[in-house]
Amino acid sequence: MGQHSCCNQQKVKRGLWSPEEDEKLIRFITTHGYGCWSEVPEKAGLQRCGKSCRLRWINYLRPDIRRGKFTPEEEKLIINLHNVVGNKWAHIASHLPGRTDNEIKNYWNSWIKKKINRKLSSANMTTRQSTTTTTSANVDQAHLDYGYNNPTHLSFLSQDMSTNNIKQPIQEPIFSSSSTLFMLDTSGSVLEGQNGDCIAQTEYFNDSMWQMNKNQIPELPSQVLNFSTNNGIYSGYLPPLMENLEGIVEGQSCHLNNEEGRDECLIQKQHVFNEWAVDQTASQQCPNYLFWDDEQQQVQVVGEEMVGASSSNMGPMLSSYPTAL
DNA sequence: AAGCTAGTCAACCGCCCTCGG
DNA sequence: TCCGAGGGCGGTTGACTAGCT
Repeated sequence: MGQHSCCNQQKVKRGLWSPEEDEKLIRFITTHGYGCWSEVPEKAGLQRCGKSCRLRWINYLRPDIRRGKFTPEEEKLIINLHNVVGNKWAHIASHLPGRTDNEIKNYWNSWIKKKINRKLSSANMTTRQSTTTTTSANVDQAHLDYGYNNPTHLSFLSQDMSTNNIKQPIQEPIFSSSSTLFMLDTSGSVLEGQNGDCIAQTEYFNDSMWQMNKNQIPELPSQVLNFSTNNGIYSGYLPPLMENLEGIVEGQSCHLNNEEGRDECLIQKQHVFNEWAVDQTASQQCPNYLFWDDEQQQVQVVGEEMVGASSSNMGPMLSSYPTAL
């Protein structure tokens, strides 16, 4: 096993930190700060490498650290964010004040194991009758399912969490349109699919835009559209007619207007984080999707003309968005 | 009480990126 | 442009612990 360049100059201590070491590090950081981590061990009188000091400080000693069990809200948020960004623990941690990427990663890995084991158990139960043994396919299926075994049932977002590889959808998308794919963070009530599953939360629907889905959505009461899901994320296909829409982002909302300037669609960004997330790779299969152009400060549709512009403070587009089309 | 197992979590490893010389 | 140092971060390991037999 190799060592870090910063850790091979002299003998460095490894393993658990003693209270004395913690005290030394705390005393040094609080009085001097940590301009250069590689200098911290020597100046603080520690026989550790700079990286080890940094890790100890960030993951354990810094004063704003928040310890203890994750609250249901935090758990929900982690699941939501993981659905969007995958194993970007630092990114996820940045949305949970006081939590570290390491803590979240550990939590998630425990959570995954539980979920996969549960799924495997049920998969084995069903395959036992068909004489199928526990195979990697079962594991894959468990992987596919576990992250989305939540009320939203957005199963067309299924993915292999360990690799972020795009997987084939395990059921048809709820909307048959092949037009714009988008994803954003919102929250709200419930949209039910044909089988009664909670697919997404919907508060407002534009009648014309969602006409084709009326058989799936019994009531389309209003003029604006507000997607959301129980887990705070909606992802799906926008209905057609996008080419004549313009978007205006106002704070937490994106208004998509038709040619007459009438609201066709209101997409609300209600909480959790500031990104719109769209899979860039999806453009090959779905050449017409919505994304936030950070440089242009505009809502863009790839493969079509620009849909809208805004001066909002929406965050950067995510280039990695785990989904399947 | 002892041994085993699964879960948790702190810490390390190694890769990658950025930046400055 | 190249190279090395430093730092960030995801993956992995292994010590510890609680619960079960």
